[in-house]
Amino acid sequence: MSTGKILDGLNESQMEAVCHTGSPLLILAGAGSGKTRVITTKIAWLIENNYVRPEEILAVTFTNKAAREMAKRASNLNLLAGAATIRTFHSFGAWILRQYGGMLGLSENFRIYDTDDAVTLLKKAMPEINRQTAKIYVNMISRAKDYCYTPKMAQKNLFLQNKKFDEAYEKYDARLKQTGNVDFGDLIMLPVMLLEKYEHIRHRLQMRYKVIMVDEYQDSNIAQFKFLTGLKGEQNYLCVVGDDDQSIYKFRGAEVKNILQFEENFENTKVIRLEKNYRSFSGILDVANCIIKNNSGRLGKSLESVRGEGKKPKVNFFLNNNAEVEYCVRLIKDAVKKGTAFSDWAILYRTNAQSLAFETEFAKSRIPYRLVGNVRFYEREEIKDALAIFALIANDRDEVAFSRIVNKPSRGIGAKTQEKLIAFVRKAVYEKFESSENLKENSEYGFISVLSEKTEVPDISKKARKGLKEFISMIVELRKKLSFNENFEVSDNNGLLTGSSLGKFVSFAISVAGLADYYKNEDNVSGTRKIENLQELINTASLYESSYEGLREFLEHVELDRTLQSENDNQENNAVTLITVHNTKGLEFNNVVITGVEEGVFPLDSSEIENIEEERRLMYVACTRAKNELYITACAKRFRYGNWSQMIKSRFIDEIDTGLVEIEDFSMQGGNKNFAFKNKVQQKIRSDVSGFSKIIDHSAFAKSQSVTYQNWKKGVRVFSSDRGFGIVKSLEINAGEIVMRVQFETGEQKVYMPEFSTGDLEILKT
DNA sequence: CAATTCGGGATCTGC
DNA sequence: TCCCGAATTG
Repeated sequence: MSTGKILDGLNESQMEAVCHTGSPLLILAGAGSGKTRVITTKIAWLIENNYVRPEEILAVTFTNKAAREMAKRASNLNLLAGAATIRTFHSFGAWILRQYGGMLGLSENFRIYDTDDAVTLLKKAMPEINRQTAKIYVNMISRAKDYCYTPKMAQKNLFLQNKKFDEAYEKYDARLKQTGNVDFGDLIMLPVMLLEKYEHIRHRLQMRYKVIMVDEYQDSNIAQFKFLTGLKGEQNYLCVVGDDDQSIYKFRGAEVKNILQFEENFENTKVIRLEKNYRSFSGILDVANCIIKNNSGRLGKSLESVRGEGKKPKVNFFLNNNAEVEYCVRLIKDAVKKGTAFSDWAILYRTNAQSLAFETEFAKSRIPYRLVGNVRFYEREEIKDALAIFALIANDRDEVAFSRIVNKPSRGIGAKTQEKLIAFVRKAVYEKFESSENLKENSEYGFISVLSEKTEVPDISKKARKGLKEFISMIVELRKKLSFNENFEVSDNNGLLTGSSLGKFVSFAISVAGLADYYKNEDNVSGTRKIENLQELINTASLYESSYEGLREFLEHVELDRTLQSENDNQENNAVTLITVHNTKGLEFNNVVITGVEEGVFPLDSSEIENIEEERRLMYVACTRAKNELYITACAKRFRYGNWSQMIKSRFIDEIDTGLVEIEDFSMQGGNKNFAFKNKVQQKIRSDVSGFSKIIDHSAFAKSQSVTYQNWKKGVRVFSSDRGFGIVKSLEINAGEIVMRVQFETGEQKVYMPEFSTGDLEILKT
């Protein structure tokens, strides 16, 4: 393969970006400007020109999908690219911790706790708080880790007013350490600490990765920035690619300032802009630009389509969300009749909850669909139960896994007994942990080993003792079987659960642990389909080698990449894509329908200017996914929370210049007139608050306080000509502004800023 | 300790 | 509406 060939067809700035070396490089790449092509070509080009060896290249992305895609495309350009490290930030962090984590007391088989596990752990560390509070704290903890704040530092920085939080963070982290596991935040923060603390680790990694490339840089957080500065030595070449208009992960700590200030952070930065859009017809880009220009603080760029005008995007209004779904069915069926493929179509929505209506209706209408990033799968009870068995097999100190599975199915070990056992084991581990020189040695020392060795187990009932004994020997047995890689014949699961390789072991374990029978029964009684889901898990496990190493890989896969593997295998299938807008990052489709473009859905949260701007960027991302046709839909009524809510079209629709889109209003039927223009209140609020930009106020992290403002306070009854009767649910100071939430009889909840406007709200006499 | 009932809150977005 | 946690009962 000649150099000329891989560079063929690149435009001038793309070429410049590919062939640049030396000083740090910032590529500002607009949507659809061929950024993945630039990165992959750059990888191939660097290899071909012997700038570095393939294994000296590190490319980090934000999603597994992007990493897979990048690896595939780079290898297509140059086979040697297969030796480059192309991973997500988190999986790269995990890789480092697998090697050096022992120095921080991690088990070498550490597991990555998800939010749910973290909440469970925090609740155990602080029994006095309820689950909801624990969730809030866990969220704050992960935010703190996004900034690399340890418990001690957090007290001095972000969260200083909240003593209870400081306590929570400290207790949580201590307890997490004792399990030998990590959470998502640790995957970045702990490597940063290793790099800062240990010269030899830093040196080794800097020598290894001569070239560091980062995709979607606009969504990096402070911890990731520190990670990069730790990896980048004097001699390393750093190249980041991003688009400030596509920053959509503020809620998990992304800092746009990373990209805005890149030039200041890295001396002699070269900036290259990619402003030619190869993806979309200009009619689509015009709509996107119209919306995004309402944001402030942009680096600014002019995206130019090379594809001509194309068909005018369409905006459709419907009576309700059923009509919206039906419209999509019709639209796609008609198009397919005319010769487009199902796979040309993507249905986008703001929240996962919206997918269900499409799933059912598509199934009914025989439209094949593919649900992308259905995170929920790995959050299902039966899946988490099964995984807990394997987590405990891999890491004996996994407290969360132990308590999850020890009494399921019931072994007579209830909450009280569990508490005693956990306290007992933790004490034993802690004592050994303290007295031992070698931390690593202790990673195998936990629940199963302590409870099988020690005889002075606390006073628990006979029944519990018996159940515990069975449980322990079951885990011990499973471990033995796995290490000898026995041929597992599942005796009594009626042949329902089958797999190969590690899948065999997984199905065996699920049966032996009693989960198969337990859930088979539940399926029969309640008509759930949990056995099916377990089978799906086994299918995924079947792709891994039947060994400890295979098990570890399997667990890491499900922890870091929550898309089902079997789903990926079907990617070539001719099916409509159902996907959240967040998940479309980096993807493109021929035809896109953005659904639910209504206030309260998209934008979902309009209580702060900052949130609106983030939502607007999200809308921009959504629009720019479309290559050929773009549809935007909104409904006058939407069924949610078990109620019909009255909706108002999104402000983003109003921001589109008339003339750029074709509007059809199907919401007029049934006397529901002018839904499209029914947003007086909204417009008023908007015009009143526009122009107020907000200073970032970190105290907003702390729980906002209840307040009153003039006659407005919690519990006041109101009437609005638009939405009828309502009640003020709360009044609080949110980042310096008074925010009032009103619940209307329509089921809709609205946010007002009473300092500026309360629309036509009337206060009713009691 | 397990099974049942009851009431209130929930769903953002995701590594 | 549905699901979960708390409370109540056996």
